[in-house]
Amino acid sequence: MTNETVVDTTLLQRFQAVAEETRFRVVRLLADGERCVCELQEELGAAQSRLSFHLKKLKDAGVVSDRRDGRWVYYSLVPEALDEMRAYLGEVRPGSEWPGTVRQGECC
Amino acid sequence: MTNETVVDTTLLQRFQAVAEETRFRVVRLLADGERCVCELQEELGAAQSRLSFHLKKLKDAGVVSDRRDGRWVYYSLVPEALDEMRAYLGEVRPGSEWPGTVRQGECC
DNA sequence: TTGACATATCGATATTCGTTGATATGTTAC
DNA sequence: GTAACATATCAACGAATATCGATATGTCAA
Repeated sequence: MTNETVVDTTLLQRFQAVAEETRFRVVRLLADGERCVCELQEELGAAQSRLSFHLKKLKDAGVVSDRRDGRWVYYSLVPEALDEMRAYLGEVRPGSEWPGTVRQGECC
Repeated sequence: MTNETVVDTTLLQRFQAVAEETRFRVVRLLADGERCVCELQEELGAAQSRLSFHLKKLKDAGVVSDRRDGRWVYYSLVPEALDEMRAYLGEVRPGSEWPGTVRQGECC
């Protein structure tokens, strides 16, 4: 209908999930392997309900997955999700320079 | 001072810059090569002041750079910034599985 | 089955972020 | 120099998001 480009909302949601400090740090920590919530709590110094809120955002975006083991819930990264994000940032690269196509003069 | 992990605020800022729909689409468009603001305006169907606001965010985060040519300002991606982001998402990967290290029982 | 613990959810509030319209700045053509 | 154009900035408002404290849910051990 409109002139506007279509957006991959799932991918955008993943970027939104990672682009917040607490969640950014969670992702970094999970890069070393899965952690239970209580471990993350300690390592981040974050209140329980706050961390739970952020883990939900990451999970909803498909960036992390969880598994319960008894009382504990362990979170880990979803490699495919991170691959997709890297692919997006990668498409976005060289060959992109248009070295000969710089238009002098007319534009709009 | 605290227990909290230190964060690369520059890198976080880059993720924040990309994690918004308008800016996400700008990055996608610039992947094909530089564009002047008026071209982006058309392609996105975005108001001038709005686009200018978002381009500033991207520029402050180091994700894009601009050059003026007469009346027009051309924006393009900064490959190194995208590389850094991909590196962050890449560190975050296999080997991360800890296949033998799943602790049954004790956690916290 | 009760109490302690780990985690999730919820409502209220606080904070951050994006949008809009108006105006300012800089550039070119007449 | 003045008008027209491209872009940037700003203040006011609204919308989206995060935080906090309280409470609910689920699991284990005694």
